[in-house]
Amino acid sequence: MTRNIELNEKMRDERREQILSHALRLFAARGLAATKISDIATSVGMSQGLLYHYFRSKEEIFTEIVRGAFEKMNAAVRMLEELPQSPREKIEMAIVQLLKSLEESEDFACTILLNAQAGISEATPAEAQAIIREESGIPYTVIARILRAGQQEGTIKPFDADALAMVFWTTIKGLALHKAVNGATFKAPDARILTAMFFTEDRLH
Amino acid sequence: MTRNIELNEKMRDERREQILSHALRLFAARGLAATKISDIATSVGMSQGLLYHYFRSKEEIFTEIVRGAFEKMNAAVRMLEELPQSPREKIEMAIVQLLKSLEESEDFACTILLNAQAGISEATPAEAQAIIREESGIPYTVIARILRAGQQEGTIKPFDADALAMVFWTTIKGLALHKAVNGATFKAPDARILTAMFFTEDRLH
DNA sequence: GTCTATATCCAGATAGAC
DNA sequence: GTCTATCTGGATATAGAC
Repeated sequence: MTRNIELNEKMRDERREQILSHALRLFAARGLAATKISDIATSVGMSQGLLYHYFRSKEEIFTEIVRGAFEKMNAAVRMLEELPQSPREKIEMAIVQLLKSLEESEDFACTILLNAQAGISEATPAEAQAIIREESGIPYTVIARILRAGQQEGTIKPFDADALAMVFWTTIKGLALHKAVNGATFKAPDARILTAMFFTEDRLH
Repeated sequence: MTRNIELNEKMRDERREQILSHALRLFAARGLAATKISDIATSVGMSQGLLYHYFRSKEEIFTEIVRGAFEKMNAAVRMLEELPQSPREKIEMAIVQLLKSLEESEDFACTILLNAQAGISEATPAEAQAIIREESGIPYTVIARILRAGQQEGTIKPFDADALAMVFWTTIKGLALHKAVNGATFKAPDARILTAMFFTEDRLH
């Protein structure tokens, strides 16, 4: 009995994930307002009406995606901070990993893009705006903290750490944007181009 | 007689510019689809119907803005290339100037953002897409050309020039994005953080 | 759970008076 | 040139059959 309920819930969750995944691509490619609920349904391969068995509204879908994106991103940067490596190595790892994800994962670029759009647009649903207000600062403060530790060490340049952290993330977002425009052609730049902004010496190792 | 016609046309053009200016802010803040024609009319302070005496459709307004943005941007980079300065100085000037514009001019950030959005979104009007297809590569190729000249000189790092040019522009776009989100709080980073990606030596002068 | 059909609403665009 | 009133289409969301 309980088995069946659990199984049903699992299948329901999987279906929801499937919808969210398709919606992510569409929202990233066209924005919230320009994406029709029928587009999402068609993309998933279900009828328009059926979507409403899984989500109350288009806004709810959008908000769920934003929520999930911040959860993952914030978990990742927190894990980065906990690592045993030196601050400088952490920054290097982060840049290398972000560039790799950007190049390899379609979803990753879409996610960054969607969050950027959501942060900008006044048309973003109120609940998503609340999430953004609370969560979007975390990656910046974590990276700034790591950079400051690196400055203590002498391996990170002595510019304002908040400014460096801002440049760190805006550069990644800018690249995500570029990938969104140039699609398949996109090739991530050499990580050393970016690390030069932060490291006191040029070499990677 | 001719006087009056000219005067009328001038007034008409000014009114059009006024509409475009208000529309730019709204499009940048909410995207094309989420911006209502009535929003633009209200912002300008005219009736909805009257807008249609100046533009055929919302898409036409959007396309005009995109056209103007590329004209200005491409004229600017071409002028930059013509300057008598050394490649390295040109890059430095460009970065300093772009950061300054970003910080001081609301319109500049909006324009960059709008073009980025327009480039991404499949919902962008066909005519605007055509402009983007033809014009958007120019700033990249011009900067790449300057960077290559600098590499000959030995003042620019020997990474792939196209990759460097991509990073150049994506960084600027990323910052424009950040300004759009953080609005009034935005403070441009120290130019030397960015020049470090390109210059073989660290110092500015 | 899934579909088709439909009610409802809202935004873009037009018409016509002043 | 400018407004108000209106037509029209299309998208969200719901209802109801299977």
